[in-house]
Order: sequence, then structure tokens, then C-alpha cells
Amino acid sequence: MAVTTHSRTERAVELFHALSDETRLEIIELLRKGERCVCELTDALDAAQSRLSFHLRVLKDAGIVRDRKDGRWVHYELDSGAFEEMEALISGMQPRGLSRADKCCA
Amino acid sequence: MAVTTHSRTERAVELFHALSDETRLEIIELLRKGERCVCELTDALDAAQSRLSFHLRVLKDAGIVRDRKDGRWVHYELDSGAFEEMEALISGMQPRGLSRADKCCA
DNA sequence: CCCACGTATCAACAAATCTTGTTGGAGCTG
DNA sequence: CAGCTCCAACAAGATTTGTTGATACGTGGG
Repeated sequence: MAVTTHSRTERAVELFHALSDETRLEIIELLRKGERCVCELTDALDAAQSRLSFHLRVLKDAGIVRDRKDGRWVHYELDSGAFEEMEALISGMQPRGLSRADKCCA
Repeated sequence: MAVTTHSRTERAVELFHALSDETRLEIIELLRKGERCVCELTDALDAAQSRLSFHLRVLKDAGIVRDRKDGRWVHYELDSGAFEEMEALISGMQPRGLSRADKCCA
């Protein structure tokens, strides 16, 4: 499970790196509709299986998706916790003064 | 100014890539306190000038910072528009159903 | 037990990214 | 003008990342 000790910055790098690839963003887009197995993703994206496996691992290591084994299939789905984390990170990076109050319940 | 035609996904890749580096996140953190010239950044980060110049360009190309010339100095500052863009992107990537209502004013 | 299927992993290569050192331009100052 | 400072840009090397094809692993069916 690789519980590497992360500084706040290292964690941000990991998350943003995971999102900085077109294939991975396409995977995320597909998973928004719900859980999918790898074979459905290879089908939808017309990508080699080992390529998707690689990208799914990056997403999983970053905590953006989680997997569930079901017989010989592995289903992947989004983990909403990571998105909350990223929203918080971006909020905390913005220029001082307009971090929160002005965009919530405007 | 490189007005490359971006798909939505390509733009997301560009933004998240710009954030996926520790040095660049440190630059952003420093710029949160306000405008800084390159020499102040090299000083604060103890980094070679050409290295910072490289990273500042990545940030600038992504629209995350903008520069202002002042004599022989160049000052960089955050561009809040990019952060709003990223918040919107992340919002739009989350699993269906819980995009907004459940995290605003809970 | 054996084979087919779905998936992960590995090795090798290709391509992109980052670092370092260097060069050159632009703008001050004397 | 001469000399200095601040900075961008380039070149070369190192490192990281992504792709592809081959192989290995686990599961379920015949």
C-alpha cells in the first residue's frame, strides 16, 4: 500500500502529476459514469491493456481511483476523497485574500 | 503568445502538469505573499537562476503567473484566473451527483 | 487438470522533462 | 562608452515518464 511519508508538497505533486496526462484524464471521465473494468476501458479508449494498467496504477497510487476484484475482473472507480483534497490544495494556493469567502455561497 | 488551440483536456493537462513539480509549487507558495522578482526567488529557493527561469516559463505558459518588466527586473505574480479554472476543472471531474451541493455550506 | 481469459508486471526502447553551465541582450550607472 | 546586474534562451547531459510487446499470475470453465 506504500504508505510513503509525504510532505504536503510531495502529496500535491503526486496528485497533480496523476492528472497531467491525457489518457488518465480520459479514464477519469469514463469513471465518472460509474465503475468500469479494465476491459471496458481498453475498449472505450482503444488502448493497449498494459498501457491502461500502467495509468490505472498511477491513478490508484495517487488515491484517485480504487479497485475491486470480482472473479477475474478488476473494477475501478473514482475516489471522491482525492478530489476534495485537490480542491483544498488549490484553494490553499490562491493569492491571499480570496481563498474561500468569495466563492462559497456568493 | 502561443494561442494554441486547446481542447478542454489538453488545457487540463497543461495546467496540472505545471503544478506537478515541487519547485514550481514552491514558487507559487512564495508568490502568494505577492509579486517577486526572479532574484528574490533564486535567493529564497537557493536555486540556479536558469533553473527558475525555466520553471517560471512553464508557469507563465500555463497562465498561472504573469510577469511585469520594471527596468532590469522582471516581477512575477500569480494569476488568480488560472486557479478558478482549475477549481472548475476539478469540480467537473468528480463522481456524478456530489459535485457541488454537498460541499458548499454543509 | 488444462486451457482461456482478464489483468498485472517487466524489460527495452522512445520521448519528454529537468538540470547545469554558458551565452547574450537589455537596462542601469559612472 | 565601459562595466555591471538581471534575466531569458540555448545546448548538452541526466533523469523521468510513457509505450510496446512479452511474460507471469490468478480465476473460472470444460
